Amino acid sequence: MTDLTFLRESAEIVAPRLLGCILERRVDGKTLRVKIVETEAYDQNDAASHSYRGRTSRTDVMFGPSGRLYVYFTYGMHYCCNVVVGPRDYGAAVLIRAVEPLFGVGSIEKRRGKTGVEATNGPAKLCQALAIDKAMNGHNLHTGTLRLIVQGALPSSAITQTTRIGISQAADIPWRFYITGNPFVSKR
DNA sequence: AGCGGGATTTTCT
DNA sequence: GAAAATCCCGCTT
Repeated sequence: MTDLTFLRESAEIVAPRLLGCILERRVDGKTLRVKIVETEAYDQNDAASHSYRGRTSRTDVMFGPSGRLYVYFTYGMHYCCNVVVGPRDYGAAVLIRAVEPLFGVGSIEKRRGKTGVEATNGPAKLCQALAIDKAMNGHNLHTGTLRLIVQGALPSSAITQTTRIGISQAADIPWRFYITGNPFVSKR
């Protein structure tokens, strides 16, 4: 069991810290492994966050213990996934916006029907690539078919920090982080 | 390469 | 009833 206690820190601290970490997924008898290359922080005091309007059936997982997966459905057809962070009863999470496939690339591209960066360079794309849907909401990332494997923190010189994508509220807060120059980042 | 529109349904006002 | 932490396709430069 890997040590995920750092996930109790605030979202804006954890978001850059998750860059370079590994997600390992077991599905259809195969093991997939990807590297996180782009993240965004969401906090309950942040108007762009689903948790801003309080604890609801949808946001319940965000207010639970850190180290769980928060999966939401949007635009009538897409799933996006977050790592729940912060203390229990505090609604915060880090959106995984893009990943770089390391192992099981063929399986990932087949599930997506796309190849290369198009397979995983977006939050809904990577969920489809890793077969993540509502059934995975609340999943404990320490164990089971989807695990978070911590890697050493990247130097800040390797990370670009900028504003988040696709939001209208609090659009000026620079809580998007990505690995500078990585081709799987969703937008430059 | 960049823009515009359509898809499609959950969630909250 | 409107908006939504998006993606894909087709059309224009």
